[in-house]
Amino acid sequence: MAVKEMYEKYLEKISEVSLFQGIKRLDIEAMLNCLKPIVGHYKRSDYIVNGGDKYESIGIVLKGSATVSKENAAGNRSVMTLLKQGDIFGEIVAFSSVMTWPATVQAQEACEVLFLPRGKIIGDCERMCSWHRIFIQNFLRIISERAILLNKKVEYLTIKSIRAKICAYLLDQSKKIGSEKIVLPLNRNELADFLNVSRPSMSREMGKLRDEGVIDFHLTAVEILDFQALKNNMSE
Amino acid sequence: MAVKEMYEKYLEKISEVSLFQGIKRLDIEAMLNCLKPIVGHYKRSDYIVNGGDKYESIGIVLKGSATVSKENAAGNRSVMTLLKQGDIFGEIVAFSSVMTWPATVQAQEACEVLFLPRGKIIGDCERMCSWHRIFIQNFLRIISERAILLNKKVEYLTIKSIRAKICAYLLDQSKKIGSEKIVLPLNRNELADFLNVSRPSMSREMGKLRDEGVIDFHLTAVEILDFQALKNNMSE
DNA sequence: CTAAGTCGGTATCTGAGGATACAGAATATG
DNA sequence: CATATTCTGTATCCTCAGATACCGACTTAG
Repeated sequence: MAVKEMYEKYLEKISEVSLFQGIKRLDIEAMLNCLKPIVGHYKRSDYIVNGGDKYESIGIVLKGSATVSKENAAGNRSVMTLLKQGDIFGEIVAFSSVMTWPATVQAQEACEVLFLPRGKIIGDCERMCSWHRIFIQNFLRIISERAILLNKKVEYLTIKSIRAKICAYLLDQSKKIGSEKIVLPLNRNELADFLNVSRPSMSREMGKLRDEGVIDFHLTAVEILDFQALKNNMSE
Repeated sequence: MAVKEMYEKYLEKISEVSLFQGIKRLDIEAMLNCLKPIVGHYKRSDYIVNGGDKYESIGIVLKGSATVSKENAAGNRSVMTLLKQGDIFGEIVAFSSVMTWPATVQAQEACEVLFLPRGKIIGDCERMCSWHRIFIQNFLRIISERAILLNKKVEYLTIKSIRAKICAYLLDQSKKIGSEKIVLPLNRNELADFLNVSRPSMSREMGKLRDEGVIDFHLTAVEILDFQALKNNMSE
């Protein structure tokens, strides 16, 4: 079967993408037949999509890595996310009325990218194939989680003082893993970036918290010594 | 028909909700039959849902208005959104793995709220009824647009200087309506809040921009005099 | 082993912006 | 029309956090 051959070599990778989670291999073949995706190959530094280009499909990184960047009206570009194998991009505008790519995606290493036409995702086929329901459910889950993440980010960014940001972040992390001993998933630079503050200022504040006996830390290992103090500091 | 009678008085309002956009009145009746929503009535100040409660349904405000608020670990609450008639809440967690309400919703005036069970939205019915496709499409659109909005908010919040925030905001507004004369949709307090800065500081900066001849303004009426200068200021 | 690069902690200096206060303009209320 | 209230612009003061620089600890490559 032509289709099978066409996508055969991608099947392995595709089946690992979260969008296809819970769908049987055989069904995925049927889906590809129905969705008619396109596979693109890119060299390092190639532009995969350009901000402002016509938007037609969501993208899935099958191999390699890429950066998502956006430039403001003044013309300086800033990297928003790093895409790795299995990551999806363009999914939040797929069902909006936005008709152009809101950001630029550029290959960081050689990439293979699968494009699914936006219109095909809901499915034209009258008989809503069984896999289609799972697929849509996955899609909704992914986009929801993205929104939740964004919400969280807005929360952190809205906090005024560096001290309060750190306290909020540490509390969240600690709650997430259920322990007062945390291993930060980010290094100082990345964390400072995430909280939108400068690294030295953050280090200074962390030092103060340590001096006050609220936390202790060495590199990415952080221990919360005084939960109450952390909570008190969150609000200021 | 029992169902028809049950929902009859809400039908008018429900059909105006964006989630049901493009679905015929008759189909909506069928949907309600299938979705089995619950209608709740609340007095002013009643809690509609409490943060931390078990999450089971998305909510739609049929009548009245309500506030969405969240409290941080320290215990102070901050209002995140104001819900009006036709607004939806809880939609971003509906398809995530989150099992509890992430925020508290409280009636600001007497409210009627429709709750749609999260599980019913994708639809169990094998024969994916025609309206169901449109419904899911609407749902995806709504959640996408929410994510886009959040993205935009993150962009503004990430900008460091007040001046750059103002410039970015004014440029966006101007682009949106396609004119250099803008009537701000927010008063000074609200705008300062939105940009996460203090009102006097914002006014000070706007004053400077006026002194420099970049903009002119009187209350909510703003005119951009020098687009180039605005763009230059965005990046700093 | 040396050299170069990265990462984290710390000190100094400076300025952007927050808090507060107040007055005049605009709007609402009787 | 008079009064009250909300909204906006502006000045003063002062703190928090950014920029920069430097050092020591590790890591990697040659």
